[in-house]
Amino acid sequence: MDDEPEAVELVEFNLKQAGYAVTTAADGAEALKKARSQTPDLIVLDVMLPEMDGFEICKTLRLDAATAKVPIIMLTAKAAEIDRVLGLELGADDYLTKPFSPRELLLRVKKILSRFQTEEKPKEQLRFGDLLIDLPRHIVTWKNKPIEMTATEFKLLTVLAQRAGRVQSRDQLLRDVWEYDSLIDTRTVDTHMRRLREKIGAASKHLDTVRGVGYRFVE
Amino acid sequence: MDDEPEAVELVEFNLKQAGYAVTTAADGAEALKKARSQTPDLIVLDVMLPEMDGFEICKTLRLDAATAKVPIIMLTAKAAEIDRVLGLELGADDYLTKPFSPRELLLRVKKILSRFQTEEKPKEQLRFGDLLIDLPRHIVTWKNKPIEMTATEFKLLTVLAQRAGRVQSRDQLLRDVWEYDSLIDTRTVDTHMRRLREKIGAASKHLDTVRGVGYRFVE
DNA sequence: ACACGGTTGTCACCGGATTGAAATTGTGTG
DNA sequence: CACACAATTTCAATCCGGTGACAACCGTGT
Repeated sequence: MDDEPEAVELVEFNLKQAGYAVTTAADGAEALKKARSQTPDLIVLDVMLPEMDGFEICKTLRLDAATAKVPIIMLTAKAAEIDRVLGLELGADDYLTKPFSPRELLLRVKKILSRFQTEEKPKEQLRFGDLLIDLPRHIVTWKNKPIEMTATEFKLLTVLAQRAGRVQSRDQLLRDVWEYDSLIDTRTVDTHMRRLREKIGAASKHLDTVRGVGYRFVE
Repeated sequence: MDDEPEAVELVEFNLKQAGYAVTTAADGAEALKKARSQTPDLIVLDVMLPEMDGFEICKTLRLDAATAKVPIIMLTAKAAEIDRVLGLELGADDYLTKPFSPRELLLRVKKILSRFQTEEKPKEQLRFGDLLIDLPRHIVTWKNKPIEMTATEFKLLTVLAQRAGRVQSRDQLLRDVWEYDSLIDTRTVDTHMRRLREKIGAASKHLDTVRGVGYRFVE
């Protein structure tokens, strides 16, 4: 998606050479249409485009649920635009200032894709010593023996374990375990922590209380 | 981190000359250990190393959360290795083929660092010599040994450390540590400083009193 | 529809940790 | 030396998390 045909071809050739499937678009409208229908793994977007400029397209892509999470690399002519490009308003994932080498673009593409492949994919199993949390099966075992627990307790344990090491405030837990609303008393978290600790027995050594702050899962 | 002592020295000398703080390692194991404990801004890594080769080290660095995001420049003898070096499997950020000029290395270092510095994010860890403050984990360590402290003391230390070098008046501290109101006596800050100093022991050399003004964290 | 067992959110209470401030002692500075 | 300010000590008030009890709620099977 670029305004200079040769540049587009160059980029396309190099990415295909590297084994990626590439689709191109001649203008903003076409780009938006294709992005929405194909939901690509990554979008390379030039700021300078006929009709609709790259900033507009980026914003539009971010607003549409179908494309909101697709990483975007922006091609810009001016270094001064970098802040805006990476900022909250546009939220591109990376940028390149023109002129750039095809190798450089490839590097960025690889980096972004690997980041999203590793980070976006939530692990199916979490293991900490003898404690195993199986997300899809919704099962927790300690020394290979299953531990019965309620849905809320499972979610609480999971959220804590997924952020292992990081302290989670009661408010954060309410938001992430109970979802949004949080018209729930923050002390309720304590009660659930107690029940959770009771049930997982020895494994509760993983559940730290950080006084005045919140709770933390330690490995 | 290189296998030929003179080459290491040459690289070290040139980078230091350019104003960078440099740590070297004689072999892979040492490199991994230092990288993990110091989390440098950049790693220059030779492919040819005794014991563990540079590829292995690179992979290991990428797998450890503490070092996964540190940019790596690989030094390689063969141009044919470039693809592998920059590919997904290893994910180095740049490379140099030997022999290379010090000026060339400096150029790469500058380029990589400037690229990563623009992606400025609020620091999660503050390190001052042997003192490490880990914000998300809510943990303070001195020479890798954890220091117990209360939530208020942690906040006080954090605020001072984040404004390292600048004097903070008692009123400022009351505002930033205790939040808004501050119907609290300014003398109370003294008490908390005393408790903080007591707990962090030798690290209290970082906490200066500026008579008639306030307190200051010195590096 | 109804009763049942399990789950969930609140609450009140307790003991210990934390905290703020007053009183006292120490220290640097003009 | 006297003064102002900081360090230290001490202590009571408060805060905070763990706990047990309980009522509301929910899904299920009858």
